[in-house]
Amino acid sequence: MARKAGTTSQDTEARIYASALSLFAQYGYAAVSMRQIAAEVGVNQAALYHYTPTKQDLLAGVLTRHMDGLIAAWQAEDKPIEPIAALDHFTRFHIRYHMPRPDEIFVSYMELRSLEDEHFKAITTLRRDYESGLRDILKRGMDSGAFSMIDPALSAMAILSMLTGITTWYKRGGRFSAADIENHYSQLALSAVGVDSEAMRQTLMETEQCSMPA
Amino acid sequence: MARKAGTTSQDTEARIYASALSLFAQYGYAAVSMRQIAAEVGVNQAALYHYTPTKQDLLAGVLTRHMDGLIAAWQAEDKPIEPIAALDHFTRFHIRYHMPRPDEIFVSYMELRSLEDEHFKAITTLRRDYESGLRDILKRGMDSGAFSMIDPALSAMAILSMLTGITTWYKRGGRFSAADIENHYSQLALSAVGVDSEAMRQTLMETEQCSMPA
DNA sequence: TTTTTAATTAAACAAACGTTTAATTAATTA
DNA sequence: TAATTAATTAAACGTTTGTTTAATTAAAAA
Repeated sequence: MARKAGTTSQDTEARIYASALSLFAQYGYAAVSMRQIAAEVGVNQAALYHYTPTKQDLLAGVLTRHMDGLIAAWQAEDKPIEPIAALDHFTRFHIRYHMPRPDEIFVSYMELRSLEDEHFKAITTLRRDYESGLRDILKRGMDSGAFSMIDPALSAMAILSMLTGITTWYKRGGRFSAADIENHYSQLALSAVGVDSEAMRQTLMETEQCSMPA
Repeated sequence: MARKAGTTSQDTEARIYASALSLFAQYGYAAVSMRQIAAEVGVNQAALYHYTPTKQDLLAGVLTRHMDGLIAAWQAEDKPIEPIAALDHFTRFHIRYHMPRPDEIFVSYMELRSLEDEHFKAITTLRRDYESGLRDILKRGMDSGAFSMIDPALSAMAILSMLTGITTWYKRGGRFSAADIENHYSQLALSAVGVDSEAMRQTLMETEQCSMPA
């Protein structure tokens, strides 16, 4: 049959990916049926197969879009060189990008196992690329003497776990605003790599954003 | 028909829970069929229903057993009073209990959403009980002046994310032993709440376990 | 030894699954 | 305007799903 009056194929595709993301996040990939996705989009189940060859490819598409968006956003950032400012900046960027996207994060972490081999490798590589950004900052901080830690790769994973964990407990409208979270976690991350409050204050005062509350 | 020669019902039950845990962790609750679990245990699918009324109850059983074990182990611990030693002890306990149980952790975090309301509430309450142990340590440290942080509840969640995240990247036989991880994360947690290396060394030297590598 | 109980099975249930086929028509192109 | 293309559908495919039923027999109790 034909396109529904007043809609374009791009619209439909966007709505399919949005519904798939939200349903996968809520119930899990395996628990969501193609019929369920189609119902939420408002099309017949067969219409989905005009946009994706299989359910598996739909999941891979959801994850790829998320990682591509994250990496593109990170590359577009203007990055400080000085390690303390750089870690502060990474922390704030990560939080600012992830907090409005809890579904993406949840699906990205929970449904990696649902990906078949090739897709799995591709997504894992993209993630490692992103994570190496933080690792490099920590290494630079060690070299310059600004940071002190036992192992930069390990501290990088610890900080990423901390940051990504925010979406597991944060509730909008609770005690903390998004800006609060940014400030608190920036300080937590800097503390974790051995930067004391005095050094934080001194370095971060020089940059445009004052990240330290009283 | 009858019990298989040489097996007891308790054996079978234990094997059912073990198989369910491992399969849920690998493929996710929704993706695993009762037939799959039965096949791994080596019984007919109908036999499972002698041990659990539904698949949903089987999942709830897996999660409840994990939380009960964790809380019982924590209650059995001899806990230091002094805040720095207490945080060091909590960190090491958490890592030591969780690292050998990656499947439990993964299922506990990923399949909460697969629980229906009543089971969900029960597990969430158990988890909050456990987490309050850390929160209390951080509050005591704030009161005594040993720790410095913006908000103890927030730092508690950050530290727990960091610790629980270990199972997402740790590989046995890699660069770090379990003892290395304990040492590094104990230092990370103490740093994150504003304890400097000097105070760590002084306090922890007095306790039996020296947690600071050179 | 006989009786009872509890663990197990084979077979079947309706429902839901991912995907395919063939027909249909709105929008686009010529 | 006529021909073509692309988006959509209803219906059906064979499989697999969680669960139930009724029959069966090893182990425990009498």
